[in-house]
Amino acid sequence: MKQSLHERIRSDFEARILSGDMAPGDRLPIERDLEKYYGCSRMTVNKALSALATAGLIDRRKRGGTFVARPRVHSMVLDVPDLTAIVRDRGQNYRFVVIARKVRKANMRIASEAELAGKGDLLQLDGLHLANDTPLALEYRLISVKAVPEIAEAEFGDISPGTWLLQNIPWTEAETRISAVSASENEAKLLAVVQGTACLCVERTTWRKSEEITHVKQIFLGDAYDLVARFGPSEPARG
Amino acid sequence: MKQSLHERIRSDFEARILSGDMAPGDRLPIERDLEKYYGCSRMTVNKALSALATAGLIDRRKRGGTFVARPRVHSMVLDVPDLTAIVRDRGQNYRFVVIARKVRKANMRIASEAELAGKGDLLQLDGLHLANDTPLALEYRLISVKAVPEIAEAEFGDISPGTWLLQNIPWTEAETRISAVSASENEAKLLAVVQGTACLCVERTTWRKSEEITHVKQIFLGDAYDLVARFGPSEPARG
DNA sequence: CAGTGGTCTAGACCACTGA
DNA sequence: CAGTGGTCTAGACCACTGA
Repeated sequence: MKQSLHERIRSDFEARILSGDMAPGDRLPIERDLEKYYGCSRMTVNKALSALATAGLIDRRKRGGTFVARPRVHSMVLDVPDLTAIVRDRGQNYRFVVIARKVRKANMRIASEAELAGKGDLLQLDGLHLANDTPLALEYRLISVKAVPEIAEAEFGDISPGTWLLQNIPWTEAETRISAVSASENEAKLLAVVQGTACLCVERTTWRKSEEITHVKQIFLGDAYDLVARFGPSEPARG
Repeated sequence: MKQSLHERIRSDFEARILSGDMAPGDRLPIERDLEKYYGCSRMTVNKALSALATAGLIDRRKRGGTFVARPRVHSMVLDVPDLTAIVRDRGQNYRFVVIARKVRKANMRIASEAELAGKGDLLQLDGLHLANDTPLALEYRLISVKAVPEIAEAEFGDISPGTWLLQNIPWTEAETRISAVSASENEAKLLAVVQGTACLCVERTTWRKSEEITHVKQIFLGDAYDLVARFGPSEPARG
């Protein structure tokens, strides 16, 4: 596979920066010099350096020039589990058992419920994720009926509500909070473990253009599931 | 602030895709039509659409055309804690106490150690992160001396080894694994909690160009620390 | 005020791939 | 083989900002 010229220029500098040959703060040549060096037009140089700037490897300032960036804030890409897909990838049978399903008004004294549904209805949908009929995670979900009217007719069992939403509702923003909790008496019973077992708690709120769609709290068995995140600074966060 | 034309084209389609006006699989006009529509050159259209493709919102195929992408794999950006910075942002005093620091050979029977250091030396650096002298997290770290010879002279206390590495060593890839564990007897003692308390376990391996730099395992108090990830599909994963 | 990057043009040829 | 995106050119003017 032939490499294009802007890719070559990009990878030249990427290699020098990552190897430490060029250190943070070091100045890169100006575009007009690089265009002579590579024997190409300035647009080609610009495309290469713009990509490096987007990737966070360099900082560019008008009049000031181009510099190797300070090591990045460490953000990384987290592959959030699509439980249905993951369980099936393992070759196991996935099943979702609904524990509670009811449409009700938001409890206005609970800030998160009030924010999600306002004066409209919300669908409460609690359930258990099973892999080969063994409990994997417990889920408490609230969905804004106004934002997702189609949810009323949806059936779960083969797929989880999360997977259903993913496949049907475009979303623009999400916030995930991860912590560790001890299983309560009731949670322990549902998950078939002893009370107090360390579990991973994942809470996520999802928006579509500032309208809140859903809020979910999932309790995973600590040893049954690991969240894995991978990161390489040169690749944007896409799958 | 004036918006450039390629930004406008980009945000036009971004809005239509995110609002659901254009659904996954829908075809976008070809570049030569868009250039007429916007009254600009093809390069400008191309810059806008290339950015959308990099962001994962559209798929482009030669001869085939440009299409709205299927909803993304849900990956999100995780802000990995730089403990030193986070504790200070809270207005608390950060301190790192070294529990063990020794240079030794890798135990070749432990795969992760063998991979990290091979036949070279590794620095074992265990310690406790304190906020206002209260334990926050316990850390077990191994560093390849060959990859980071400067580590030998580094002093910790005001900053954590993780922060030191971040500020001094460029890295290209990292893998993070998050799970829930119960504090062991020794861990509980160091963290000043009762044995069995649910803790968040973060394990991370960091590479620079396929050379492994460091492996760390951190045990956080479950209620003392939450990992938060945010995601908006239009912004690449940079901070 | 001058050096630098940001953007844009109006073309061109090529590479891929699906009809 | 023809339609589409990928890349590239050789310019141009502008916006910002630091010397």
